Amino acid sequence: MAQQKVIRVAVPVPLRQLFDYLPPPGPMPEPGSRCEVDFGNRRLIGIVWETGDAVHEGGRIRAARRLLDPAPLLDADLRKLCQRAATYYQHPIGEVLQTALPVLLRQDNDGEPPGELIWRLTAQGRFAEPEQLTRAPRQQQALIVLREHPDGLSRPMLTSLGLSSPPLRALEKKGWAELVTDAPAPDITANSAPRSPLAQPHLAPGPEQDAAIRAICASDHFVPFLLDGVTGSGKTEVYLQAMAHQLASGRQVLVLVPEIGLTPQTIRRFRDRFSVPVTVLHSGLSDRERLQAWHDARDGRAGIVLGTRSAIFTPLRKPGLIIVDEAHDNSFKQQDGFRYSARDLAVWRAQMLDIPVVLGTATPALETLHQAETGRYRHLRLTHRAGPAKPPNIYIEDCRGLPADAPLSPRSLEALEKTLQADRQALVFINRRGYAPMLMCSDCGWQSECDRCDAHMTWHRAAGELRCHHCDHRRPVPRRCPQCGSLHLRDMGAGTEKLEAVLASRFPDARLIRIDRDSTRRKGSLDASLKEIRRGGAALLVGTQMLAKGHHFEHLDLAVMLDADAGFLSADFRGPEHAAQLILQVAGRTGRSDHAGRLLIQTRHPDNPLLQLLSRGDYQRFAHQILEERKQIGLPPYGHLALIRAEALAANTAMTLLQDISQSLPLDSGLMLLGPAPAPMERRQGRYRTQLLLLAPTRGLLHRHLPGLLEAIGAHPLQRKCRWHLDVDPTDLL
DNA sequence: AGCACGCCGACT
DNA sequence: GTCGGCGTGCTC
Repeated sequence: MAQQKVIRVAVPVPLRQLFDYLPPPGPMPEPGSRCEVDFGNRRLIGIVWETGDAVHEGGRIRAARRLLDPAPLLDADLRKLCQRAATYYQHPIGEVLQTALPVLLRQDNDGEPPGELIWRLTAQGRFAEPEQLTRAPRQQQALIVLREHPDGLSRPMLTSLGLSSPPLRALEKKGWAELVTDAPAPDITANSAPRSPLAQPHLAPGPEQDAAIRAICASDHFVPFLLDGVTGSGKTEVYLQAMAHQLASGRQVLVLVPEIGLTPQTIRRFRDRFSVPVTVLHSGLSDRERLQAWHDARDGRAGIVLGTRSAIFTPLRKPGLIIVDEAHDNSFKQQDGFRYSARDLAVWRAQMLDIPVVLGTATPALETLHQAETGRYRHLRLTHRAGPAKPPNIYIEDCRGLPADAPLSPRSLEALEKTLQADRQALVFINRRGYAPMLMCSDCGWQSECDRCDAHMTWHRAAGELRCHHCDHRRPVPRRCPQCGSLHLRDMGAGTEKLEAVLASRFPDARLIRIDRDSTRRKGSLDASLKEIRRGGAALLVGTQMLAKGHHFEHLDLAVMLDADAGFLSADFRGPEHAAQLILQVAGRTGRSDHAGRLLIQTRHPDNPLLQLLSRGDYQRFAHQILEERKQIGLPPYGHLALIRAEALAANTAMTLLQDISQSLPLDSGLMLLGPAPAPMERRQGRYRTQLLLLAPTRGLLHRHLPGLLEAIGAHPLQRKCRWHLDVDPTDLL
C-alpha cells in the first residue's frame, strides 16, 4: 500500500512542534493555507505548514475538518521568515504565526479583502450648507472636509484629519453622509503606463546624501545598509529618494518606525511626497482596518507600507526595499511572548527577498555598528547637518554640590530664564513620572514600598495617590507615617509633576507644558499639547521619553537633562549605550537652522570619560570605547546572549528550577553561565523572579544548547508552578 | 495554553 | 451522599 499523505499543521498552541493530520476532503491543501482541525477536544484554525508521508508511531492521526483558503494566505517568503524566526527564537511556530497574521485571519473568516469603508456625502448632503451647523462645530467641520473630498474618505484618513466618528454618525442620521464600501484601488505593481510616483519634487541632496541615495538605488539585490547620519543630516530625504526609485519601477517599500515615531508629521511627510497610496499600520486600527491594510499590501494596492514592529510580517506583492528608521530603538524588540527583533527580521527578510535594506539612525546599536565595521553591512555616513544648521552644543553641568531637594542647578535655571527671555522654548527632560519617586518618614525611616514589588511607590500628588510603576498598584497617600504615626513625611527625588511645580513657582509667568503618560492619558490631549508647542513663543516643556522621541520642535533652543546618571550606573551592561542614544536624541531636538541648540546634562559624575565623549557629540568614539570593553569580556556583539527568566509565587521555586536546568548543561560546553540569580528587582507583581543568562562566543554554540535546555525545563516537575520564557538576544537584562 | 481526568474536603 | 479544589497529563 502506498504511503498515506499527511499535512503537517502549525496550531495556535505553545508547543514547539507541528501536528499531522489526514488531508480534509477536497483538493490537497497547499502550505500556507488555513485549515480547521480537531485538537484534543477543541476545534482550532491552524496553518498547513508542509505535506509529507505518514509515519505512525503509535500516535493516531485524525483527519483535518476543512480547508479555509483555496490559495495560500502566506507566501513562501513569509513562511520562510516565520520558520526561521521560530527556530532562531525557539518559539512555537503556531504562536509566531499568531503574531504574523491579522486577528481576523486567525479566525474563521473567509480571508477575502473586506473592501474599504468610506464616508462620503449623500446627494442631499452636497447641498447642505455648513452655516446650518453652527451649533455643532464638529459636524460642521466634518461636512466641510467631506465637501472637499467628493470621492469620500476612509476612517484612518478622517482620523488623521482630526475627525472622530460621533459627528459623522450625526451627519448620517441627518441623511447627509453615508458609509459605503469603496471600489478597490488599482494594483500599483501592475504593468500600467509608467508614471512618476512623486506628488512633490525632491529636495536637492547634499553630497553625502547624494552618495547614499546613489548607493542604495544602485543595488537591485540584497545589500544591508547602515545609514549612519547625525540628527538633522537628512536621513529621511535619503529614504524618500531611495523609495521613489523603487516606486517608479512599480515596487513596494516597507518602512518600519519605532512605536512612538509613528506621528502624524511622519505620515504626512510620506503622503505629501508621493502620489502612491501609503498604508499605515498603527495600534489604533480596528481589526477590520488591519485586515484591509494587509490585503492592500499583499495585492499591491499599497505602494508604501509604514508601520511599527509587527509590520515586518506584512505580505508584499512586489517588494523593492525595506527601511528601518531609528534602527537603534528598543521598541523594535518585542518584550513579551514571541520576543523577536523586527530590525533583525528586516535584514533576514531583505536577504530572502534579495532586496536592499536600510537601517537608519544617528546612534546605531553597537551590534549594528559592529556589522558595518566588519563589512557585513555597508556603512553610509552623513556627518553634516543639512543646510546651514550647526550641531547642538552639549554641556556637562556638575551637580555634586546641588542640595538633594533642588532638582535644577543654578546654571540650568539661568539658561532656562535666558531662553524664555529670548521668546524661545526650553525642554526639561526627566525620565520619571509623578511628583516624587518615594515618600519617607523623617522620624522612623519608613519608605513608601509596594507590597507586591521590590520597589518604591511613586507619589502622584495631583491624584493624591501612591502608585507602583511596576504593577500599577495604587493606594491613597497616608497623612501620617503608617509605621510610627509621625506627621513628618517628606518626599525624596523629583518627577515630572514636581518639576512642573518647581518651574511654575520659579517662572510664574512662563507657559508650562508637561508631557508624560499621566498628562496625555486623555485622548487627543497629546495632540493638543504638541499643537500648543508648535504654535511657538516662549514656553517651558517638561517631559519624559515621550517628548524626546519622534517629535521635532521648531522653537526649541535648550534642553536640560536631569537623570542621565541613572543610565550610566545601571546594572544592565547596555545602560551607557542606551543613555548615550537618549542624550544625543534629546540634544538633536534643539536648535534651528541658523542657531545651534544646547543641551545641559546635569550629573554628579562630571568626570565620567564616556560622558565627556558624548559632550563632544562624538558617538563614534563613545561607541568604540564601549565596544572595546565588551570585547574584553565577550559581551555582544562579540558574544551571544540568551536569557531564561522564571518567576513563581513562592520564593525558591523559580530558583530551584533554573538551578536544576543549569546543571543539566555539560560543564565543558564552552557556554558561559551567569546565574541563576535573582532578577535585579526580585519581587514584582507578587512573584519572585530568577534569571539565568547564557553567553556563548558563537551563535552556533548558543543555539546548539537551546533546544535541550527547553526540553529540560518542559520535563521539570516545577515547571508548572513557574511562569518562564526564553529571550534570545535580550536587549533589556532588568 | 486549554481541557479532561482524578482524587480528597465542606455542603444541599 | 455530591460539588469543586487544583495536581497531572495530553494534544497528530
